[in-house]
Amino acid sequence: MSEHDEHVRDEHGHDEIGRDDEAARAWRGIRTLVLERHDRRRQVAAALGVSFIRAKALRALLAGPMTMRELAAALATDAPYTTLVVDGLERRGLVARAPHPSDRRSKIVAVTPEGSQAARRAEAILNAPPASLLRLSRADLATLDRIVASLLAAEDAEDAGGTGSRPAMPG
Amino acid sequence: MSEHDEHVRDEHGHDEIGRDDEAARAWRGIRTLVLERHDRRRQVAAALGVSFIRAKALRALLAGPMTMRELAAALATDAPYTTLVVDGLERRGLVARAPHPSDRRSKIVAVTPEGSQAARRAEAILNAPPASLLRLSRADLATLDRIVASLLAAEDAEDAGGTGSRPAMPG
DNA sequence: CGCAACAGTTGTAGAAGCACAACTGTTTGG
DNA sequence: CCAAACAGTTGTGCTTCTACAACTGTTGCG
Repeated sequence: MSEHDEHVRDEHGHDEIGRDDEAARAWRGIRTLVLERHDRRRQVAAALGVSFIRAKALRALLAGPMTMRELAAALATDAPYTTLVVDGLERRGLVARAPHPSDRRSKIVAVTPEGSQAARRAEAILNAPPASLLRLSRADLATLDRIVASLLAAEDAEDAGGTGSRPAMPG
Repeated sequence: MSEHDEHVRDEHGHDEIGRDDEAARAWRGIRTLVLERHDRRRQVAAALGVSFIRAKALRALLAGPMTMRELAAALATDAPYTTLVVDGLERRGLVARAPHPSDRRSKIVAVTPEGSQAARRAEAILNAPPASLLRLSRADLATLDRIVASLLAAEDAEDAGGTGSRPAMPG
């Protein structure tokens, strides 16, 4: 927001030249990498033969069966649309609905063996690191890994007192 | 793809334990940060009052006026849809179409002052680094900045012999 | 000139995503 | 027991995104 924070805006006496610039540039670069250079949503949808949100649902279910409501939360959508999503997956034999053992209102959605395979294929496509990342020096790769992990950890700690539920899956 | 590359798969005698794992974890983390933790597409669309692709068009035009065809390429869409996108932006007074000085087939699309402001607002939202990034140590931030820049540079070098045109704007 | 290629527009169509109301069946708590 | 709350479904409607065909006007080239 500030216009000219080029120099020594600092309460601890350290030199803070360009700190915000560095952060902004790094963040912009990271966004470019993910959104511009390696956006694989179409690839995933094409590979699985389902819409991207269905692939996302499939991946969410890879961690284990869940109720429709939980799935809706995982997909950040509402219950009616979740029904449609699961309908499509069920029609293709990738998931199956089963009655909840102790609550007959609920249904448990679980991946079928084919669904599991499809989900893993999606994961493989999405999580395959770009070639540029694999070509990084050992030291840089380790450092990057450490820093990214620390960022995620810091954000997990941020919402202290929260419910503690934080999905670890990128969409 | 390989199942058990946990140990010493290496042609130079160095220890390569978990190198691929590290890369995969780092990449997954990066994707989580961008797509899961800090997906601001809705914010941008809401802030500007236009659909996200129109915000993207606006930002593309911030670099300078261009023809419809060039804009279509920048948005990775086709000409007819680009017409619709620009129609919407023009109706809101955010861009203006002008005749091409030397080719009467073409039209030059340029942001209006309001459009420029809106585009900058979008950039501000999208490029604002997450708090966790700003809280990184000075050394880590500098390192991250350097590594990210090197990744982008490596990818630019990857397509050697290409046209040299590589958009630097994340969508 | 005359024709192919081009830029942009219009029209059409469909998939995808998303939200809201209304409904059924089930559970829970007073 | 009974009303409220809940899980899931159905139906409806809208926006967005995308693709393709067809058309107008313009340009470039042989």
